[in-house]
Amino acid sequence: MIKKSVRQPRQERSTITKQKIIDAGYALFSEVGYYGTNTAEIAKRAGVSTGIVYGYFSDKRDILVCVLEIYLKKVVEPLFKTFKKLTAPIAVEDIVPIVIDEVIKIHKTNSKIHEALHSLSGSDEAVNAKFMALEDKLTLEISDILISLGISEQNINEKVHFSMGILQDFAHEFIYDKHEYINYVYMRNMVKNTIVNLFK
Amino acid sequence: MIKKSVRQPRQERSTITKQKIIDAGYALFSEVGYYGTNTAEIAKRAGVSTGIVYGYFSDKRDILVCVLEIYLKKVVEPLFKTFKKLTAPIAVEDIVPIVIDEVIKIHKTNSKIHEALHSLSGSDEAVNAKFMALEDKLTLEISDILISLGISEQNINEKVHFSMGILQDFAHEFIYDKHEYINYVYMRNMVKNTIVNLFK
Amino acid sequence: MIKKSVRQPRQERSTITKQKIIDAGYALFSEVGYYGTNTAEIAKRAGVSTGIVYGYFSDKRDILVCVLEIYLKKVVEPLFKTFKKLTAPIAVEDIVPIVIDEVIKIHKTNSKIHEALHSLSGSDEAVNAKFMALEDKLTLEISDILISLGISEQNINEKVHFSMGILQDFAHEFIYDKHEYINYVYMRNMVKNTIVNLFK
Amino acid sequence: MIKKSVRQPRQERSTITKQKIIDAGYALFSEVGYYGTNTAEIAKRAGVSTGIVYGYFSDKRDILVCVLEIYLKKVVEPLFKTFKKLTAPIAVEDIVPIVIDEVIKIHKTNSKIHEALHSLSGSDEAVNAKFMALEDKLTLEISDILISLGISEQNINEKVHFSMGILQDFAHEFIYDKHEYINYVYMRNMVKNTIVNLFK
DNA sequence: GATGAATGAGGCTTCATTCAT
DNA sequence: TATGAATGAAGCCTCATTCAT
Repeated sequence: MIKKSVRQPRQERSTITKQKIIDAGYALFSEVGYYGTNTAEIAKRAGVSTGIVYGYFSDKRDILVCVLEIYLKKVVEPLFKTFKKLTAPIAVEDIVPIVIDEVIKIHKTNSKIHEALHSLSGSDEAVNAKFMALEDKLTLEISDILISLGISEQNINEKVHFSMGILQDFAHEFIYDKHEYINYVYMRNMVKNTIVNLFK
Repeated sequence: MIKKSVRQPRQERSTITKQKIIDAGYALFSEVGYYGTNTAEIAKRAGVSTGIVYGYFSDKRDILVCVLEIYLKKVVEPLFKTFKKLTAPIAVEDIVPIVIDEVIKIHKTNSKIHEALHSLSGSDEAVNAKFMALEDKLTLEISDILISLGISEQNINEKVHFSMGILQDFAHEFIYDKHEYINYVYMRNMVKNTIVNLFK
Repeated sequence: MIKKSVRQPRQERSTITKQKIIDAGYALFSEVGYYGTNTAEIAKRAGVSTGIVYGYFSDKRDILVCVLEIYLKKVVEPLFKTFKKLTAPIAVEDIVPIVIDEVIKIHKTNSKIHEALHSLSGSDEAVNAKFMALEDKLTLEISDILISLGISEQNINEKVHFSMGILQDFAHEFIYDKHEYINYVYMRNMVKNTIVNLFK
Repeated sequence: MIKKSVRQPRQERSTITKQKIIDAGYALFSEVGYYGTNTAEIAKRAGVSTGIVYGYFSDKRDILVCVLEIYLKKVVEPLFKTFKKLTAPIAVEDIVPIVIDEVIKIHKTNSKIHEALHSLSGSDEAVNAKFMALEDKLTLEISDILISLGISEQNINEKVHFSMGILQDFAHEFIYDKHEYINYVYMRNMVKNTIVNLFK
């Protein structure tokens, strides 16, 4: 049998179509998850035929991987931008609130797709690897930036990693405002102080 | 339309059969996730026929819900037991390490099923509600216990909730030992100190 | 993912259903060939649902293989029966006409399925192997029988194999009566004499 | 409905393009059969776009028919050339070996495409008709040649036809050398003697 | 003429669920 | 209760063919 090759966009139209499919996948995976989405629906939402989807992607999972990559960029880039704007000397007290806001903002825009994609980590090795790589990249590069800004490099990886976990948890909870018995303003302060203390 | 009613096990044998199905579901959902498991396989693993599964459960999702309940019990009970053993006056420095170990232990036994079930929170409202209820129960009851043990009740919910998030994150990372650049012993200490400081 | 296992018929009904599917496949492959048949059509012709087809066969090709095996039996058995009836001493002149008739009879009943199956030899290794095995079996076993009946064993394999080729060709042509310029009665005689001469 | 007319190549370039497509079809049908080949792959192999294929051919089957015609020429022409070289008086003993070699040579170059095309005879009437016509042409014209060379015309068609069958079978077996228990040198001699005897 | 993107019907297969026994 | 055969809707993907450029 003949192996099929995925189209490498040559025409302008190609690029647009591929993007439309990715966008549709992004939207649908966000809304109803990977298993709640079928390829016909993706095509329909993208305004294309079912067949052409397989002109650009080898299979449904391939769409997922593309969506994942888009998502990862949406997370990584604004965060790094925030850090790269900083100049020495820095005051941790001032930076942490900025980062908290940034993380919340990122979560606000992407929480649904994050859940949809992250939930596949357990069953899809490639997805898992990409999430791992994201964590690694964030931890190590932010650590580097902080060191270059004069923060002590003592166990910096652990501190950054730990902080990231806290921030993510908080952002998630904050935007869903899940528990009525939680005062999120107070909690935000708790998060801030905890992180600030780590880097003192 | 006549609604089919799901069997209420009255006999001993019935209860055993139902339990076997739940166990099989538990095992398979852990191993390959909800979408990677089909009902025929559950029946086979349970050593029963496919048909009888629908004698005990209204549908596949119903098995999921039962598995979820089992899981929740497995998480809640040992944790409460740990806390209920405590007697006033307590020294936070002594208790936190115990709780850390307990949470790690729970995670070790249940991490796969946790992932499998939790990943459905985004797409299944009932699952999501149960996870929420778990968090609520844990937060509020542990807060009560701590208050009864003499811990200041000032923002206790936030403190407990925040601590739980940290503990979960850490336990997850710890058992997977995911990142080579992380010194988990150091991190464990960081977790401990952070939590201890909250309650001082 | 869980691997699917093909049903091993346990109930009476099972065996019947499986047979119905094989029969339907046999009929359809005969009529419109393997590629002209789809699984839905097989199921319909068998009077069963599409799904159950995959309860008995791993895929469409698996049906083909079963049909092939049935076909091979239909060819081999009557031919061997014919030879096994013979008792020494034999007169080649008397036997060849009998065999010619037998081969024609077999062809008459099976020519369409033979074409359908044989045409896949070129693209399906398993099918090819089975046809090869058929040829081998026929050649070697018939040779043995003939030797036991007193025929000289000098180059018996080549003689039998060559004769079989001639017989097949002739039977095929004879039943289709393809060419008006051919006198098939005369040709039949030519075939007979040719074979008789080989074994003299 | 307006019927689309297939391009009639008038320009040199057109002819070349059409030929490239036929060649690609020829190659692919040989390698993976008609059903294992798709038009996109034919176009790719031919170095043209998928669309233009339908400028030269009405559909995929049309390519097949063209390939078939090429094939038939490749078979017929060298065989006739061989016969046309002969001059009276001829000695059958001398000619048969030459023809055997010629048929083997033709088979060697074309066996794969032969299988691929011939396997469609059963399901495609036009293909079947062309193969029939080939047989007719070969039988009748070779018969004529032989008569003109002084061979007795008694049942000449049957003799030629029968011989052709034998030759084809043998050539096929010979080039694949399929059965280890067959001495192909001996068999070749058997084929030769059988045919020679027919014409004596 | 030529390109290659796009179409969409149709094929194969899975699986939650029901039914006859 | 229990069995496991049966159902059929629905999902993924292919590919001959058409169309916009």
